[in-house]
Amino acid sequence: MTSTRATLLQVAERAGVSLASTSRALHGSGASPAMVERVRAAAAELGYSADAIGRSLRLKKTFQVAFAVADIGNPVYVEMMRAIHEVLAPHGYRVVVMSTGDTATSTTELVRSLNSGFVDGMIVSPLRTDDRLIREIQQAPVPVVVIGRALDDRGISSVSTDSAGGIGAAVRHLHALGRRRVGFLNGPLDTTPGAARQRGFDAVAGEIAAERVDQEVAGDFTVTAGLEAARRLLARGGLDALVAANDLLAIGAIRAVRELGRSVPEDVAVTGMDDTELGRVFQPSLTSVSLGSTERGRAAARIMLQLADDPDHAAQQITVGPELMVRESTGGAR
Amino acid sequence: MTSTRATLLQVAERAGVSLASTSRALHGSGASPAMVERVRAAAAELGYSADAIGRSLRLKKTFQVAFAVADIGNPVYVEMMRAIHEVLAPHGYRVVVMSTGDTATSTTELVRSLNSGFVDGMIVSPLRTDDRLIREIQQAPVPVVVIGRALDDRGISSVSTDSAGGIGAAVRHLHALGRRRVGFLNGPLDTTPGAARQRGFDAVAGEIAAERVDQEVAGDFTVTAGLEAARRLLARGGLDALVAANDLLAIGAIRAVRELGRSVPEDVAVTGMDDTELGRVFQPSLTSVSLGSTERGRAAARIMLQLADDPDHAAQQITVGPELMVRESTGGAR
DNA sequence: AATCCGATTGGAAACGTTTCCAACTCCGCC
DNA sequence: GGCGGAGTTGGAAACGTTTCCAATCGGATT
Repeated sequence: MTSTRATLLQVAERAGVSLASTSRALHGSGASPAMVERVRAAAAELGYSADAIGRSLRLKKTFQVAFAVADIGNPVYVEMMRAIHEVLAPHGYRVVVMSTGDTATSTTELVRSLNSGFVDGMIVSPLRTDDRLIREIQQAPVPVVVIGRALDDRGISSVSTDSAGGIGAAVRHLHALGRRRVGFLNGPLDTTPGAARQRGFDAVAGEIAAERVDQEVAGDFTVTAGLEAARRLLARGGLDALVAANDLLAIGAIRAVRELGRSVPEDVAVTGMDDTELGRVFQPSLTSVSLGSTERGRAAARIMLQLADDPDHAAQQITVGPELMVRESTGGAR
Repeated sequence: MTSTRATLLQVAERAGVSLASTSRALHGSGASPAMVERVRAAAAELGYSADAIGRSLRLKKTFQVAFAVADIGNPVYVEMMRAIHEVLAPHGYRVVVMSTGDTATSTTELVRSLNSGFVDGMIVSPLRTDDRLIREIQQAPVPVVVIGRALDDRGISSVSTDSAGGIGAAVRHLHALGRRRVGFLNGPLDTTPGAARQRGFDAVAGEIAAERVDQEVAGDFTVTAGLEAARRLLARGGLDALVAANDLLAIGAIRAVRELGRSVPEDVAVTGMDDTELGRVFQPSLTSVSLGSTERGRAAARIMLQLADDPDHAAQQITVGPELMVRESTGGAR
């Protein structure tokens, strides 16, 4: 705790050679085998390891990437973070976690902080977006990859998914099972995911032959909010299927169904979205639309690696298709 | 993306004053109001913001803290990370997430990497510990706070919990409910948590009046491993209570009970440990021993703040008491 | 035997910041 | 009117690294 770390200069002195040669021997190229041996020995004796800050200053590279989301505790983001870490760590990059807050303004603030140059890039999943945020991302001094909305037209790299289409897939699945009275349980409409899922539901609602369509908006994307909103929805009666905008809302919905003494999936089939571990182990296991969190995280990290290598590399947009995972909550696979 | 960031020297030139004065005007003290005004204006015009690397090099401070665990996806660690982030961020510290791997050796490696000075400290929760790791922690060039095992005697700061006592509390709770045939479902015994929980169970098993005591060890701390181990345990018959070493194992156990056509909690009461969100929303909601993940994360972060301020501050050990959260899976609060 | 070329080495600058120290100005006081 | 001191300012060094450039040293070729 107290001993001061050895510096490259000390290694050089110990080895009796110049600073330049020492650096070359340890990291660079163009040093003779004898020199390498000699310097290595000196470095080992002193327990030397290169200072990350000094190196960063000289190289203009931090070997750090920020991952910024509204809530680090959200299972979806956790999955992404794990995937991002798995891709970046082998390449020598560290991952810095940050919180965007839940407004577009606070997210903009965070993107602006990139100006202080503490990372080589940022992967961000904004909960809410506005023009100022878009502009800030475009002007950022380091590459930014957005997970969420596709921003093709603006020269911004993004990894998006078709959550609207995912809702469509869920509704069609229920329809195929013979469910004709379907309720939609969404989260806040002014969020990027909430808006997209609403579009998806509105589109598919017109396209299927349903006897009844209803919907309710939860205060946020949590189990508790889902429970409350589902109670309101079910109180209006007559539904045999519930489509929830994410797994947490779906679990709240299942609870609400059971409160009424009815069962899932027999009386009411329920679908979630995000395909979380939570939904997989829940009983009944949750039919859920996977938006490929892990895959999206990996894709974002790979784009980041390219951009970090070559900052002038063209922006890329990747779309990960949604995939319906059928499980017990709609009477599917046991 | 392309414009190069303004440097302090450029601000100085623009303002027509020296570098020293510019620095003082922006961050330090001892500058006249007129000077501050002038420099501020120039900085604003250039959109200047201080370079984190240059500043770090000079100040010998990175304003970063590492959080290292075996699996960032584990809900317990996620909770800790969130708590740590919440405490540190307001103080201007960034959180770098790292993976210890699951051996003592790989953890030692990670602690050793602190020598490159990329963080001001590390909060680590080792899955497995050995003497070399302990020594490495003691010799680390920056403060290290261990979450997990208490290491009072060695001058290492730690935040621990009495998970052994927590298992005891769970067993006594079941005993008080009249359950006399109790099975213990543990994770790998060579891990720090596995070993502690085993000690706890062995201690309490002798102390209660039980008709039958049995146990099984799962391959790891997951739902799947829990399911398999619980099947083996239940196959030997005759149990009316299962104590699991964490919530994931407990959920696997509930599944195993139901496979046999028996119900929780009527036929078999089940307890978990860690008090995760997962257990709270599961049905039946899980009686679980809270080890205060959030509280431990917060405590570790607070210790880190003190140590970062004053590296010679004495090591601290904090213990967070376990707390039994009674819910449906033992027939408790509905 | 003189020259050239490649391989290796060392000196020095540069990255962007903070802060020590000396110098300067201006004021009040003796 | 000179002197001391408080209040500001600028010059320069320092943090630890990498790399450009010039210099040196062999050995091989003419």
